[in-house]
Amino acid sequence: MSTAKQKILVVDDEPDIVELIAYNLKREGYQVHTASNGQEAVSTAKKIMPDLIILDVMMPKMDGIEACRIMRAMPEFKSTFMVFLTARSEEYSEIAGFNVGADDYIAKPIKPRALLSRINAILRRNAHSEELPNEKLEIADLVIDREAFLVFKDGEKIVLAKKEFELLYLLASKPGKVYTREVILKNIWEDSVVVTNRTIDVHIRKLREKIGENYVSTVKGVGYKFEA
Amino acid sequence: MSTAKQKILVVDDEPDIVELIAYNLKREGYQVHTASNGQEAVSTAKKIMPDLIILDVMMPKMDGIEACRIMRAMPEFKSTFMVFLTARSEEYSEIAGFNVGADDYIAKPIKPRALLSRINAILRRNAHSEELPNEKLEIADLVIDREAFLVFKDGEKIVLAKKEFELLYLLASKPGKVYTREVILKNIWEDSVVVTNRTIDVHIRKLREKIGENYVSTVKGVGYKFEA
DNA sequence: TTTGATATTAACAAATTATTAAACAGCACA
DNA sequence: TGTGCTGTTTAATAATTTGTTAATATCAAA
Repeated sequence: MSTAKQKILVVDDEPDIVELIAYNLKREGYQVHTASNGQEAVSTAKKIMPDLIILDVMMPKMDGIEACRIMRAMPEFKSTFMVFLTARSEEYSEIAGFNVGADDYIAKPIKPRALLSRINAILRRNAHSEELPNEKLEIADLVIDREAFLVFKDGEKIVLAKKEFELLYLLASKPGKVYTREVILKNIWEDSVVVTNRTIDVHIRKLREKIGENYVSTVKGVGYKFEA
Repeated sequence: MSTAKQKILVVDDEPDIVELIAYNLKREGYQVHTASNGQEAVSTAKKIMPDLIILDVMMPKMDGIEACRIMRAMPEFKSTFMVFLTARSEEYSEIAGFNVGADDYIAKPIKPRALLSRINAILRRNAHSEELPNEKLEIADLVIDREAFLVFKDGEKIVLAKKEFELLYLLASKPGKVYTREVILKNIWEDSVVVTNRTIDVHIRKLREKIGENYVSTVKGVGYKFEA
């Protein structure tokens, strides 16, 4: 197992609960981050890339279910664990019905012992895969290594800027699929940031400049796609 | 996210509210249609078959509840989502008491963020096909891949322009069914855009030019249909 | 044959993306 | 605290594709 502390993002609008959970998780040796609503959760998660996210269901601005859905739709959170915090009154089945890709549910009121054993179990399950060779995306003659933030084109290293990388990673995560500008914006930019549509073009151009012209193709009026 | 725009019909007699909602939904990537009373709502809905209908409760001619009842009674709207717009003064429970088959309620005054998160949640619940292995339409010797925005004719790739593709996709989504010009316009063009009838002919022609003459047939005086 | 359609074509208009250069922001480092 | 990077965004313009119109030809049914 890697010695790096595993990161957990705790999201709840009640500071007391956040603190309670954070305290216990830290004592257990995890690196804990917090957010107080769904929006914040999404933007923080993008930054720190936690191994696990604990989401309260009911929150202002954006509830946990919505936040979960949004993140699940982003390729980089494909394998991030997400756990819901539910008040007793909210039936599990009801939540589960949203079918949003949660990995577990934890009932309030929080019982620290139970919480820890649950979290430990989930992350241990995961710990094995940490040992596995670094998840790389190999496609056409490119190797896209998210962990190292590098791209190799038949063995030759290509250094991309962050946005360029994210763009490539997104498109390449489902080759052939056309990504609209809207979707691209939602995935790569913070919700709050508003940028011109032209901004995407420019990044596409720089990306093409670096990796070559034969990977990203334009579908006029629709968007861009990865296509070898 | 599936690239097929989901269709939403917004029904309210106050143009300002319709505009506010339509603006926000469009920005979010939905295809928006409007109507200003229940009667109009029912007839428009039949034409465009929206994925979701937002109905104001209080309207002239036919109120939202009545419209909802009527549509729910029609088999083709069995699984269409319907959401009511209610003024604060109207108690939810009161509305709910009508038990008419609504999926949600949204309170006025409209708060764009809340509205969007609600609508997104409802529609995404439905569209978990996103994760599924790319939904293709296979018909006759054509494969119509909406995600890649491509058509294959016995293995050979055919690139269509956006409108051509939409046209083919619409017709092929229900082979044999005749689509009137009116319905085609409502489905493929924005509500606001008005184009000549001849415009459709031209697109049909270009489509036939690219995929061949044996797929789209004309029903004179009525419209077009897909027929192998 | 007349009439009310649709088909066809080419010219034109509109919309979208590409390209370039320059402004701007953040950061590491002297 | 400035200075020079790197990376990001904007803005302006060019290039290209796509969409629309209009005019004419053709067709099919009454």
